[in-house]
Amino acid sequence: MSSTTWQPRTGGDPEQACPIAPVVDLVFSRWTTPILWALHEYGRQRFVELERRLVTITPKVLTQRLRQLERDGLVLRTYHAEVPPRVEYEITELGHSLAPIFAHLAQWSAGNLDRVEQAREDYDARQRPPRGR
Amino acid sequence: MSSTTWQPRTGGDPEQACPIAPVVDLVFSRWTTPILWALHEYGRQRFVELERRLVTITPKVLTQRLRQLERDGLVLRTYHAEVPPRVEYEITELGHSLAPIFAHLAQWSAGNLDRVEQAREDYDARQRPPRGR
DNA sequence: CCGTATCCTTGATGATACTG
DNA sequence: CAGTATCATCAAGGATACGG
Repeated sequence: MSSTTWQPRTGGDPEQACPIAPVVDLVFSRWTTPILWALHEYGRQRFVELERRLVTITPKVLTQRLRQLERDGLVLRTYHAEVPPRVEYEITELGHSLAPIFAHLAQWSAGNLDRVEQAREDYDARQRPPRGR
Repeated sequence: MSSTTWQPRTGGDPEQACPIAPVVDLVFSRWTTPILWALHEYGRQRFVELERRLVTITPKVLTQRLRQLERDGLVLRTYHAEVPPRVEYEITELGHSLAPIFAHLAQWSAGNLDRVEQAREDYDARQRPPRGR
Protein backbone atom coordinates (compact mmCIF):
# COMPACT_ATOMS: atom_id res chain seq x y z
CA MET A 1 0.00 0.00 0.00
CA SER A 2 2.58 2.52 -1.08
CA SER A 3 5.83 3.01 0.76
CA THR A 4 5.00 6.45 2.04
CA THR A 5 6.88 6.15 5.27
CA TRP A 6 7.25 9.83 5.83
CA GLN A 7 10.00 10.79 8.20
CA PRO A 8 10.12 14.18 9.85
CA ARG A 9 13.16 16.31 9.14
CA THR A 10 14.22 16.26 12.77
CA GLY A 11 13.99 12.52 12.86
CA GLY A 12 17.67 11.87 13.24
CA ASP A 13 18.17 14.21 16.11
CA PRO A 14 16.28 13.53 19.34
CA GLU A 15 16.13 17.16 20.35
CA GLN A 16 18.34 20.02 19.38
CA ALA A 17 16.57 21.90 22.12
CA CYS A 18 14.34 23.81 19.74
CA PRO A 19 10.87 23.45 21.17
CA ILE A 20 9.05 24.48 18.03
CA ALA A 21 10.81 22.08 15.69
CA PRO A 22 7.88 19.63 15.71
CA VAL A 23 5.27 22.18 14.79
CA VAL A 24 7.49 23.61 12.10
CA ASP A 25 7.77 20.17 10.54
CA LEU A 26 4.05 19.81 10.81
CA VAL A 27 2.92 23.07 9.32
CA PHE A 28 5.76 24.48 7.29
CA SER A 29 6.89 21.53 5.29
CA ARG A 30 6.91 22.00 1.58
CA TRP A 31 3.44 22.69 0.09
CA THR A 32 1.61 22.32 3.35
CA THR A 33 1.29 26.03 3.95
CA PRO A 34 -0.21 26.83 0.53
CA ILE A 35 -2.57 23.87 0.85
CA LEU A 36 -3.79 24.88 4.27
CA TRP A 37 -4.11 28.44 3.10
CA ALA A 38 -6.17 27.47 0.07
CA LEU A 39 -8.48 25.35 2.18
CA HIS A 40 -8.83 28.06 4.75
CA GLU A 41 -9.38 30.76 2.19
CA TYR A 42 -11.75 29.05 -0.20
CA GLY A 43 -13.33 26.44 2.05
CA ARG A 44 -14.16 22.87 1.22
CA GLN A 45 -13.12 21.90 -2.26
CA ARG A 46 -12.34 18.99 -4.52
CA PHE A 47 -9.02 17.54 -5.51
CA VAL A 48 -8.94 19.19 -8.93
CA GLU A 49 -9.78 22.58 -7.53
CA LEU A 50 -6.82 22.41 -5.22
CA GLU A 51 -4.68 21.13 -8.03
CA ARG A 52 -5.62 24.11 -10.16
CA ARG A 53 -4.97 26.61 -7.42
CA LEU A 54 -1.53 25.25 -6.56
CA VAL A 55 -0.53 25.69 -10.15
CA THR A 56 2.77 23.85 -10.22
CA ILE A 57 1.99 20.93 -7.94
CA THR A 58 1.72 17.43 -9.36
CA PRO A 59 -1.11 15.07 -8.40
CA LYS A 60 1.34 12.71 -6.77
CA VAL A 61 2.73 15.29 -4.43
CA LEU A 62 -0.66 16.81 -3.76
CA THR A 63 -1.92 13.41 -2.69
CA GLN A 64 1.09 12.84 -0.47
CA ARG A 65 0.70 16.13 1.31
CA LEU A 66 -3.06 15.78 1.70
CA ARG A 67 -2.64 12.32 3.21
CA GLN A 68 -0.08 13.65 5.61
CA LEU A 69 -2.31 16.53 6.63
CA GLU A 70 -5.24 14.18 7.00
CA ARG A 71 -3.20 11.86 9.21
CA ASP A 72 -2.08 14.79 11.33
CA GLY A 73 -5.70 15.78 11.83
CA LEU A 74 -5.42 19.13 10.09
CA VAL A 75 -7.49 18.23 7.04
CA LEU A 76 -10.62 16.15 6.60
CA ARG A 77 -11.14 14.04 3.50
CA THR A 78 -14.62 13.03 2.44
CA TYR A 79 -15.15 10.43 -0.23
CA HIS A 80 -18.42 10.36 -2.13
CA ALA A 81 -18.96 7.07 -3.95
CA GLU A 82 -20.53 8.47 -7.09
CA VAL A 83 -19.68 8.23 -10.74
CA PRO A 84 -17.54 10.01 -11.37
CA PRO A 85 -16.17 9.87 -7.83
CA ARG A 86 -16.14 13.05 -5.82
CA VAL A 87 -13.69 13.75 -3.03
CA GLU A 88 -13.76 16.84 -0.92
CA TYR A 89 -11.17 18.28 1.38
CA GLU A 90 -11.73 20.71 4.15
CA ILE A 91 -9.83 22.07 7.07
CA THR A 92 -10.57 20.59 10.48
CA GLU A 93 -11.15 22.51 13.66
CA LEU A 94 -7.61 21.64 14.68
CA GLY A 95 -6.29 22.97 11.40
CA HIS A 96 -8.40 26.05 11.82
CA SER A 97 -6.74 26.75 15.15
CA LEU A 98 -3.62 27.64 13.19
CA ALA A 99 -5.35 30.59 11.58
CA PRO A 100 -4.17 33.16 14.15
CA ILE A 101 -0.59 32.10 13.56
CA PHE A 102 -1.00 32.47 9.84
CA ALA A 103 -2.52 35.89 10.38
CA HIS A 104 0.39 36.76 12.63
CA LEU A 105 2.84 35.74 9.93
CA ALA A 106 0.97 37.71 7.29
CA GLN A 107 1.09 40.72 9.54
CA TRP A 108 4.81 40.37 10.14
CA SER A 109 5.28 40.04 6.40
CA ALA A 110 3.41 43.22 5.70
CA GLY A 111 5.46 45.15 8.20
CA ASN A 112 8.92 43.70 7.73
CA LEU A 113 9.39 42.04 4.37
CA ASP A 114 10.60 45.26 2.84
CA ARG A 115 13.20 45.54 5.59
CA VAL A 116 14.41 42.11 4.59
CA GLU A 117 14.60 43.20 1.00
CA GLN A 118 16.54 46.27 2.02
CA ALA A 119 18.95 44.18 4.08
CA ARG A 120 19.59 41.98 1.08
CA GLU A 121 20.35 44.91 -1.15
CA ASP A 122 22.70 46.37 1.42
CA TYR A 123 24.45 43.05 1.88
CA ASP A 124 24.83 42.51 -1.84
CA ALA A 125 26.05 46.05 -2.34
CA ARG A 126 28.71 45.48 0.30
CA GLN A 127 29.87 42.17 -1.12
CA ARG A 128 29.41 42.51 -4.85
CA PRO A 129 31.48 45.41 -6.12
CA PRO A 130 35.14 44.32 -6.15
CA ARG A 131 35.50 48.00 -6.96
CA GLY A 132 36.35 49.39 -3.55
CA ARG A 133 35.70 53.09 -3.00
CA MET B 1 33.68 33.28 -4.08
CA SER B 2 31.53 30.18 -3.72
CA SER B 3 28.49 29.53 -5.85
CA THR B 4 25.97 29.88 -3.09
CA THR B 5 23.15 31.14 -5.24
CA TRP B 6 20.39 30.23 -2.89
CA GLN B 7 17.00 30.04 -4.49
CA PRO B 8 13.82 30.17 -2.45
CA ARG B 9 11.54 27.17 -2.66
CA THR B 10 8.81 29.20 -4.29
CA GLY B 11 11.18 30.50 -6.89
CA GLY B 12 9.61 28.79 -9.85
CA ASP B 13 6.12 29.95 -9.18
CA PRO B 14 5.40 33.67 -9.23
CA GLU B 15 2.58 33.46 -6.75
CA GLN B 16 0.39 30.58 -5.82
CA ALA B 17 -1.67 33.11 -3.98
CA CYS B 18 -0.30 32.18 -0.61
CA PRO B 19 0.65 35.47 1.01
CA ILE B 20 2.85 33.98 3.68
CA ALA B 21 4.98 31.88 1.36
CA PRO B 22 7.85 34.40 1.41
CA VAL B 23 8.11 34.60 5.17
CA VAL B 24 7.88 30.83 5.45
CA ASP B 25 10.84 30.52 3.14
CA LEU B 26 12.65 33.10 5.16
CA VAL B 27 12.12 31.75 8.64
CA PHE B 28 11.22 28.12 8.36
CA SER B 29 13.75 26.78 5.95
CA ARG B 30 15.81 23.90 7.19
CA TRP B 31 17.98 24.76 10.23
CA THR B 32 16.99 28.41 10.33
CA THR B 33 14.50 27.95 13.12
CA PRO B 34 16.89 26.12 15.46
CA ILE B 35 19.61 28.66 14.71
CA LEU B 36 17.40 31.64 15.40
CA TRP B 37 16.12 29.94 18.52
CA ALA B 38 19.60 29.25 19.82
CA LEU B 39 20.67 32.84 19.21
CA HIS B 40 17.54 34.17 20.82
CA GLU B 41 17.78 31.82 23.78
CA TYR B 42 21.48 32.02 24.59
CA GLY B 43 22.39 35.39 23.15
CA ARG B 44 25.48 36.32 21.21
CA GLN B 45 27.80 33.41 20.66
CA ARG B 46 30.63 32.09 18.57
CA PHE B 47 30.59 29.77 15.64
CA VAL B 48 31.71 26.71 17.62
CA GLU B 49 29.15 27.29 20.32
CA LEU B 50 26.38 27.24 17.76
CA GLU B 51 27.93 24.23 16.15
CA ARG B 52 27.89 22.35 19.44
CA ARG B 53 24.32 23.26 20.22
CA LEU B 54 22.99 22.18 16.84
CA VAL B 55 24.50 18.79 17.38
CA THR B 56 24.12 17.25 13.96
CA ILE B 57 24.85 20.25 11.75
CA THR B 58 28.04 20.39 9.71
CA PRO B 59 30.20 23.53 9.55
CA LYS B 60 29.48 23.89 5.86
CA VAL B 61 25.73 23.98 6.30
CA LEU B 62 25.95 26.13 9.40
CA THR B 63 27.96 28.67 7.43
CA GLN B 64 25.48 28.61 4.57
CA ARG B 65 22.50 29.21 6.83
CA LEU B 66 24.25 31.90 8.85
CA ARG B 67 25.21 33.74 5.69
CA GLN B 68 21.66 33.58 4.46
CA LEU B 69 20.31 34.86 7.75
CA GLU B 70 22.89 37.61 7.77
CA ARG B 71 21.94 38.65 4.26
CA ASP B 72 18.29 38.68 5.20
CA GLY B 73 19.07 40.98 8.10
CA LEU B 74 17.99 38.56 10.81
CA VAL B 75 21.46 37.87 12.17
CA LEU B 76 24.49 40.06 12.72
CA ARG B 77 28.00 38.71 12.24
CA THR B 78 30.92 40.35 13.95
CA TYR B 79 34.47 39.46 13.03
CA HIS B 80 37.27 40.09 15.49
CA ALA B 81 40.69 40.02 13.85
CA GLU B 82 42.58 38.28 16.60
CA VAL B 83 44.62 35.12 16.76
CA PRO B 84 42.90 32.82 16.85
CA PRO B 85 40.10 34.63 15.06
CA ARG B 86 36.86 35.17 16.89
CA VAL B 87 33.51 35.54 15.20
CA GLU B 88 30.33 36.24 17.03
CA TYR B 89 26.77 35.93 15.89
CA GLU B 90 23.78 37.61 17.38
CA ILE B 91 20.21 38.20 16.49
CA THR B 92 19.29 41.58 15.06
CA GLU B 93 16.38 43.71 16.07
CA LEU B 94 14.58 42.55 12.95
CA GLY B 95 15.23 38.96 13.88
CA HIS B 96 14.08 39.67 17.38
CA SER B 97 10.76 40.90 16.04
CA LEU B 98 9.97 37.29 15.20
CA ALA B 99 10.00 36.32 18.86
CA PRO B 100 6.24 36.73 19.38
CA ILE B 101 5.58 34.42 16.47
CA PHE B 102 7.91 31.81 17.91
CA ALA B 103 6.17 32.15 21.25
CA HIS B 104 2.85 31.80 19.50
CA LEU B 105 4.02 28.60 17.85
CA ALA B 106 5.37 27.22 21.12
CA GLN B 107 2.04 27.94 22.72
CA TRP B 108 0.13 26.20 19.94
CA SER B 109 2.46 23.25 20.31
CA ALA B 110 1.86 22.96 24.01
CA GLY B 111 -1.87 23.00 23.51
CA ASN B 112 -2.33 20.94 20.37
CA LEU B 113 0.59 18.66 19.66
CA ASP B 114 -1.01 15.85 21.61
CA ARG B 115 -4.14 16.22 19.52
CA VAL B 116 -1.98 15.73 16.45
CA GLU B 117 -0.46 12.65 18.00
CA GLN B 118 -3.91 11.33 18.78
CA ALA B 119 -5.07 12.00 15.22
CA ARG B 120 -2.12 10.02 13.92
CA GLU B 121 -2.88 7.06 16.12
CA ASP B 122 -6.52 7.11 15.09
CA TYR B 123 -5.60 7.33 11.43
CA ASP B 124 -3.10 4.51 11.67
CA ALA B 125 -5.54 2.38 13.62
CA ARG B 126 -8.11 2.90 10.89
CA GLN B 127 -5.75 2.06 8.05
CA ARG B 128 -3.43 -0.55 9.46
CA PRO B 129 -5.42 -3.55 10.62
CA PRO B 130 -6.77 -5.34 7.53
CA ARG B 131 -8.61 -7.27 10.20
CA GLY B 132 -11.93 -5.46 10.31
CA ARG B 133 -13.95 -5.96 13.48
C1' DC C 1 -12.56 12.44 -11.49
C1' DC C 2 -9.12 10.90 -8.32
C1' DG C 3 -5.72 9.15 -7.79
C1' DT C 4 -1.41 5.26 -8.11
C1' DA C 5 2.88 3.19 -10.15
C1' DT C 6 7.44 4.00 -12.20
C1' DC C 7 11.26 6.05 -13.55
C1' DC C 8 14.38 9.81 -13.29
C1' DT C 9 16.51 14.24 -12.09
C1' DT C 10 18.35 17.38 -8.95
C1' DG C 11 19.58 19.95 -5.24
C1' DA C 12 20.39 19.76 -0.43
C1' DT C 13 23.17 17.40 2.83
C1' DG C 14 27.06 14.61 4.82
C1' DA C 15 31.95 13.33 4.87
C1' DT C 16 36.44 14.54 4.48
C1' DA C 17 40.40 17.23 3.92
C1' DC C 18 42.60 21.43 3.97
C1' DT C 19 43.74 26.86 4.76
C1' DG C 20 44.30 31.85 7.03
C1' DC D 1 39.09 29.06 15.56
C1' DA D 2 36.35 29.73 11.56
C1' DG D 3 35.60 28.54 7.91
C1' DT D 4 36.18 26.75 2.40
C1' DA D 5 36.68 23.21 -1.29
C1' DT D 6 35.53 18.95 -3.19
C1' DC D 7 33.32 14.75 -3.73
C1' DA D 8 29.74 11.36 -2.73
C1' DT D 9 25.04 10.35 -1.37
C1' DC D 10 20.28 10.23 -1.27
C1' DA D 11 15.66 11.10 -0.87
C1' DA D 12 12.08 14.60 -2.24
C1' DG D 13 10.15 16.12 -6.06
C1' DG D 14 8.90 16.15 -11.13
C1' DA D 15 7.43 13.76 -15.55
C1' DT D 16 4.83 10.44 -17.49
C1' DA D 17 1.57 6.83 -18.09
C1' DC D 18 -1.99 4.18 -16.55
C1' DG D 19 -6.25 2.33 -13.51
C1' DG D 20 -10.86 2.15 -10.75
